[in-house]
Amino acid sequence: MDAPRASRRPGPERTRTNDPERTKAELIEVAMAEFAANGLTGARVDAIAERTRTSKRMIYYYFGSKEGLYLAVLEAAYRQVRAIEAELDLAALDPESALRALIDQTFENDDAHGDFIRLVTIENIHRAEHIADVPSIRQINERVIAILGAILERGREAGLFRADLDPIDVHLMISAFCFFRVANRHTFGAIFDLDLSEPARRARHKGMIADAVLGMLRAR
Amino acid sequence: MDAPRASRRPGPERTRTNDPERTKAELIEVAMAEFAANGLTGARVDAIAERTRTSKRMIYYYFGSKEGLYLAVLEAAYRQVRAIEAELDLAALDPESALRALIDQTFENDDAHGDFIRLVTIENIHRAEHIADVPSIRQINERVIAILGAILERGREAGLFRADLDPIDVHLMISAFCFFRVANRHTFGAIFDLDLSEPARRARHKGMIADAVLGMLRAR
Amino acid sequence: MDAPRASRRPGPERTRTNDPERTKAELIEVAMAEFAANGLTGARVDAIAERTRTSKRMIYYYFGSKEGLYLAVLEAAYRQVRAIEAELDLAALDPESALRALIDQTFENDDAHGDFIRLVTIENIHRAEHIADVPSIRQINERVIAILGAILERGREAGLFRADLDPIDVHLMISAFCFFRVANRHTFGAIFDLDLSEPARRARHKGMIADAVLGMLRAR
Amino acid sequence: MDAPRASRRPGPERTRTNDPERTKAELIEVAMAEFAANGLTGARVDAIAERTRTSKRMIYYYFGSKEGLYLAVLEAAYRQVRAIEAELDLAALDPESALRALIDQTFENDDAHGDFIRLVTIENIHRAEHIADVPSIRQINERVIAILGAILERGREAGLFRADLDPIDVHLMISAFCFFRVANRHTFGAIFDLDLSEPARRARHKGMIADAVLGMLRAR
DNA sequence: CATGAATGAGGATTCATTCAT
DNA sequence: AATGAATGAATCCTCATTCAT
Repeated sequence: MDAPRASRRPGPERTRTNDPERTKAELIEVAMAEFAANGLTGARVDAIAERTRTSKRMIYYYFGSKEGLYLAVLEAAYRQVRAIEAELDLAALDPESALRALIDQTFENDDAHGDFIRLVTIENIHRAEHIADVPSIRQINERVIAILGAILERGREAGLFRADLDPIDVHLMISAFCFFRVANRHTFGAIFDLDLSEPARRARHKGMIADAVLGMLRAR
Repeated sequence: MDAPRASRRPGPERTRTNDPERTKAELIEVAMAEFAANGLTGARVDAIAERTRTSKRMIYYYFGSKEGLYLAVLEAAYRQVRAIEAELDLAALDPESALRALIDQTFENDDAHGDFIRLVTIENIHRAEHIADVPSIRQINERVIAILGAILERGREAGLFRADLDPIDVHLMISAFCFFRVANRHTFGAIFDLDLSEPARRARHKGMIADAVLGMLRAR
Repeated sequence: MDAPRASRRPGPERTRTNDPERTKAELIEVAMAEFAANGLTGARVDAIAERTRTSKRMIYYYFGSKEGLYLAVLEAAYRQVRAIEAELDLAALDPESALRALIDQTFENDDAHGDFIRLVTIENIHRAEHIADVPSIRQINERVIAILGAILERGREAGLFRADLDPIDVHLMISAFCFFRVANRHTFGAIFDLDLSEPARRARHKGMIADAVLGMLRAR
Repeated sequence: MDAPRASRRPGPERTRTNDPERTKAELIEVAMAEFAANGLTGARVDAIAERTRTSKRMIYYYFGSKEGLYLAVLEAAYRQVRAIEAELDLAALDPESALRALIDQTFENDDAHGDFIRLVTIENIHRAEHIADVPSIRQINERVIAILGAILERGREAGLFRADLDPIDVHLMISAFCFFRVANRHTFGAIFDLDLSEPARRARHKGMIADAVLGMLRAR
């Protein structure tokens, strides 16, 4: 719904910025919340514009279409996650500790970025049709695989880990748990009448996934 | 689309059935595919009606609204999953074998019911707002927890498993992996350029989740 | 611009017809005027709907799009022209009189159907992209060529007409004059400060085209 | 399109010219193609700017509005046609040859200036509302009428031509044929499944219009 | 039980144009 | 002389839903 012409609704003032980067950033930020909340189809261009200092028109000026904006949001979301993930020196740790640290980080990262998790979920509803257009996404994930591969290699050399596991498969297991906890918390919570974000349970879960992965790696 | 434009579309004949149950069942079947494919917001009432022997009007006649139809679809989807999961006598097996059998079944079940997985994903996008209205869902899950709880209890008594794990948490881990494999196969596949349903990988994954859960249960 | 919600603008009452043919016919009639007046791009869907007993929504219900409506208009326009052109018994006349009668009819037809002339002009601006989808158009024109061909044949046998002219080319000449007089009356009138529809000039023109065509046919 | 989205499009460099005449000329050239291709309503200011070394802003800077640019285009188009038509010494020829030469020139001129023909067509769609503002147009046409009038006069004095025909009407006939051939080639071609620009047919047509006009003038 | 016709309210997108420098 | 940023007002179109029989 568009604003009634005369009244000024509460929200950001509508002052001309003449600062394209700022305008774009603001649109992306607001759009990320809207897309994460309602999906690509459910998101409303009007709703996004309304919460912005700019107008709906600027979405088309800068992003060409609702889908273009969604793409920009997807990329921005990945960039944010990557920014946090950046620093972590695992080479100094023994393989088990390094793996625990990596799992810990994935767990915390997914837990902290609910919007990102929702966007990935939405992408899966759309069969990952858009993610191919966001090249940075592959980079960050390749980095994770490289790090994880190095840890597994060191562990294997030390006779601690099995040799027959692909780092991508191990990453799948870690991701699955950390992601599901956040992505499915609504249905899981409703079905079992519990809150997955409750601190005690959260702490237990963090231990579980580490134990499971290490348990799996030690097997055989 | 909506109109009487296309003269005669190939597809189901539009003949009067006079069999309400059959009409409803057909609507639910078609709607399940549409909702699973496009989400609750993305699904089109017109698209559903078009692929049916009946008209759009019948959706409102039988289900009252798009949301009513979605609810019926959710319930039907759960009923289908439950139908298959039904028989499985785990009491005769030792705890480890029983657990492996249960995991195996979850894995196969999720793998076989992509539409159901997608519907659950969609429910999470909508914060599980509708799942509460489908009582049968709790029942089936409570049953799984009861079965899993019994296995864990037996394993603990036999000194095989740790005692400090809630069956719901163990179920979470199993579900997470089996669900994620299917639900996130598009983004995961796109990012790592692989096909998660490829038989060799699929077999490996089934072994991994069993190893991981058992590894975790043995820990400490 | 859409109607202000509360006030009732003068125009057709908005009563539910439940008579699809009537509704469609009314839309086509109003749309023909709008398209002829403003072209395909210049025509406004809102403007069409406003002058109708129905709403804009029905345009999409029955014709799918603005372009679909335009197509229907094109077909209807041709049908109207054909309806009038129908009866004319030229076989009874000698070749010269028959040709004069045919020219007379084309002249009067084009003169009487300004909207049709404009629609054809518009089609040419759009490179006849839509006319291919209106099969009836070819039929009517083939009929004209058949009639004209028969006259030329009779004239040739009687030693009155040249033998080296294609009926399509003769038709082109007749059409060109009769069409141009109407289609270009605005620029021609503005440039030479005259009114091409003025009765005396109109009568002169009708004679001229007949004289010219017959003069051409007698040549050599 | 409107936006700074596409990084670097192939096409004219966007370098500051500091040569207003050149900038204006380039805008007019590109605009002529766009208006001729899509009509006044169908032409897009953005599309014009995009194909130019300058920006959209310059259109408003130099021409004030889309319509102002269109006017400039109309005038430029007429100037181009006039430039070619200029030299032709008909006084030295006998009346028939002179008339044939004049017809030949009109035929070739219209054939060579498709964009101009389309602009005139477009003007007629807009009821010649703008052509009045282009004074040079009347001049050029008055000159044609003067030349044609002189030929007819000479022919009449020589007892070759009828005396009862207004040069404007004769001009109408010549124009009608030469113009229609080009302006309506799309619909005519589509309806009769032929190409009006095909050389053999083209040559025939040129002969036909001369024969027809001379035939008409000899009549009585 | 069934249905073809009809629709209000919104939804994405586009257009020519102006502002501020 | 020139421009990048910004925009109000349309404009085409879609969606879930109801009416009348």
